[in-house]
Amino acid sequence: MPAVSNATAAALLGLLHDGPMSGWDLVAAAQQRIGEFWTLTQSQVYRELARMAQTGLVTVGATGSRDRKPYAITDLGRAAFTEWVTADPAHDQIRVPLLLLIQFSGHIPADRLLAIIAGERARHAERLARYLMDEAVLVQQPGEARRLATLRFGIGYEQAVLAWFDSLPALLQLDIPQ
Amino acid sequence: MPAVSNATAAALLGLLHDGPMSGWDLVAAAQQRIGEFWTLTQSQVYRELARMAQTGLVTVGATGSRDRKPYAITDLGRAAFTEWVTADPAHDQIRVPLLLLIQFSGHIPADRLLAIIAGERARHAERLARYLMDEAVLVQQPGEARRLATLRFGIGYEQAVLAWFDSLPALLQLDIPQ
DNA sequence: CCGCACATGTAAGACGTTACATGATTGT
DNA sequence: ACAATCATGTAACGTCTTACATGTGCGG
Repeated sequence: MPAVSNATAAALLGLLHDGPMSGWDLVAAAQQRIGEFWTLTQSQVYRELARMAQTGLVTVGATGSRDRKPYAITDLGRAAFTEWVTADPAHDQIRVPLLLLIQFSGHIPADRLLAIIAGERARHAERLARYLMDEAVLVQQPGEARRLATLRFGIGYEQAVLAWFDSLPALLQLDIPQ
Repeated sequence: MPAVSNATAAALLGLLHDGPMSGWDLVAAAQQRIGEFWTLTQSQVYRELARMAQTGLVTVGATGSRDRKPYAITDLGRAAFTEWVTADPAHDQIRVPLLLLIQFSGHIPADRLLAIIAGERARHAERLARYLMDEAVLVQQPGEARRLATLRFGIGYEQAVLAWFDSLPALLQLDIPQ
């Protein structure tokens, strides 16, 4: 049985459970449902769709207007999805360039380092604020528990990161200006 | 001036600030200093070293025993490193397959989902425990502030993740067995 | 003297991103 | 008519991973 080769393909199959969609639709749906924490580009989508059509995980319907090609998940696709989803999830992948920077901060002027840290902190604070606003909207909507769960993950992450940022100057014995 | 093309190359240059090392040494040093949060494989190391030797960021010394080739950072390399380190860091890259899974949890049997969640939670708890042990050792060593800072990031992250895990069953309205 | 750790590298492929090319249809 | 959006895809490239190939020298 052909297996789902990667998380991206699996995500597409997951979305297709809701009904046939074109590649374009899938990009939009992914952006809406998982875009906040899982990027997925057009190129990838069309590549994975072509691959999955070849291995029989999806079928292509009749071309509609504007060359629109609806893809539908097959029983094989559902089985492959179930298999992927049932297996142990892959390891988390977390790369924070700032950690690399800090590791070598001995070779960076202190003021520049502070500026970078401040900039990064601001970006995270901004993201947290956005998440919290999204959350306020989501909690009032029924049937959005799953999106709320992922959003809460993001919120927890950003809060942890911000707390870490605040502990940084003391840890690295940097003088906070003013 | 040739620039550092990616974070991996920059990391190698950072390590080479401490003195000439062979590719093998660099793999080991990276594992030791940044391995916890930034993977770096042999293939990458040799590729980047060859590239950087070509662009003059490092020089190859005389081949020693066992074909050992010491690489040393050049002034050009130091300049390129400074440039990289001074620029705004790239975006964080975070991919948590479990979030994808939860998004599509409607197509997963509840008991299986619970088992996966429990398994992931255990993995994170284990990692946190390991970090905390490492921390206990590190805080007593002088001059390890930078590694401690990155370790604290990991600790904060794992704690946030664990808290999130504990909030999950209620959020998804899963019945906790027993 | 033999096995293991040291040490270098190539090959192949999956994955991801950015940019480009092409055309259809809808709305104004 | 014309611009914006819909819709499909290709091309090119960079990164990362896994596996493989090859040989050296130290320690028991």
